[in-house]
Amino acid sequence: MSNTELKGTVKDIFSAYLEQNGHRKTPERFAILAEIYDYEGHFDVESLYVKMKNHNYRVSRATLYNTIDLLIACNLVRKHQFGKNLAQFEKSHSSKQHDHVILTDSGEVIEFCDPRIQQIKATIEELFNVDINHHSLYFYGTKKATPKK
Amino acid sequence: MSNTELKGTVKDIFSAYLEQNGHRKTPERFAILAEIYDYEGHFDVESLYVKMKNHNYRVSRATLYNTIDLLIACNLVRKHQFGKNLAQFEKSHSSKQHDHVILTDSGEVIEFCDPRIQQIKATIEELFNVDINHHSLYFYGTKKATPKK
DNA sequence: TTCTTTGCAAATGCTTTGCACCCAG
DNA sequence: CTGGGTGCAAAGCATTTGCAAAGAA
Repeated sequence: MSNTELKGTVKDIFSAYLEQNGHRKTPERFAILAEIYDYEGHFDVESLYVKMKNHNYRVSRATLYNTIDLLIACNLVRKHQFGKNLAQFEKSHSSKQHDHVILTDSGEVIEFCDPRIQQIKATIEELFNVDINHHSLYFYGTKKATPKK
Repeated sequence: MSNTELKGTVKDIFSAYLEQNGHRKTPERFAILAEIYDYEGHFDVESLYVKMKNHNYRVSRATLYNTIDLLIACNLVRKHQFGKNLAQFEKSHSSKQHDHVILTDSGEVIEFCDPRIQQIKATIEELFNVDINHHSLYFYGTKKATPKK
C-alpha cells in the first residue's frame, strides 16, 4: 500500500465522519489532515502551525485546535500529555497500536508494543462492565548506566 | 498500622529527603504534606489551596507547586493528567499501586490493579536496557448499556 | 440565502517567575 | 548572619472564546 493510497483512505474516513455528523467539508480541514499525516512522530499545535505557515497555508491556531478535536473524535489522531502542559498529538490510523517509554533525563520517547495490554483491557471490560475505547500507557525511566551485556 | 503511624512514616521519608538534598525543613512543607495525605482520592492545586485556607493555614499557590514538586521527587506524590489541562495529584506512599479507568461520558475515575503491568515493565526494562521509575496506565471508555448478566 | 466555519485578537486559567521580606540552619 | 524559602502579584503560555467576515450547502 502506497503512501498516497493510505492518505486517500484517511481522507475518506474523515470525509465520511464529517458527513455523518453534519460538519462541513472545508479545505482547511483536509489541508490540516494532510499535514498531520505527513508527520512521522509526535507534534504539538505550535509546530503544526509553523509547518503550515512554511507551506504557505494560512490557518489560525483556533482552527487547528478545532480540527484536531474532530480528528480525535473519529480516531484519526491521538492526543498525549507526557506529563507536560503541552499537548502532543500523533496520527493513529493504520499505524500499529503502540505505547511509550519516556526517558525522563533526555526527554527521548521510545515506542513499543505488548500484546498483554489487550488482555488487561479485556479483563477490565469484564470486571467493570465497561467498553474501553482506547488507552494510554507510559513508562517513565532512565537509560541504565551499565551497558547491555 | 494506624493512620497516625503512617503519617509519621511519611513525614520521616520527606524529612530525610529534604536533608539529603540540602533543602530546608520548613513548617509549610510539612503542613502541605499532611493536608495532601488527608485526601483519599485525587486533588488539584486549587482544591488543596482552598482546603488549607479553610484550615486557616496561609500558603501561596507558588509554595504549593514548589512543595508538590519535591514530594513527587521523593515518590510521596503522583501526578496525573487525565487528558485535561488541569494536573491532578494523589498520595502514593503505602497506597497500593493502581491504575485508572476514566469514563469519558461521566468523568468518573475507577481504580484497578493488575499484576501483568509489572511483567510488561520487566520486559521493557530488559528490551530497552532502561530502569523504569514509574508508569501510568489509563483506559478510556464508557459504561456498557447492557447490564451485567 | 443560510448558517457553519474561519481568522484574528482578546480572554481564560493553570503554572511559573520576580522580588522583597522572612526564617531555618 | 546568610542564603534558601515564602507570599504576593505580575508574567507566561497553551488553549478557548467572541465576533465579524467568508464560504459551503
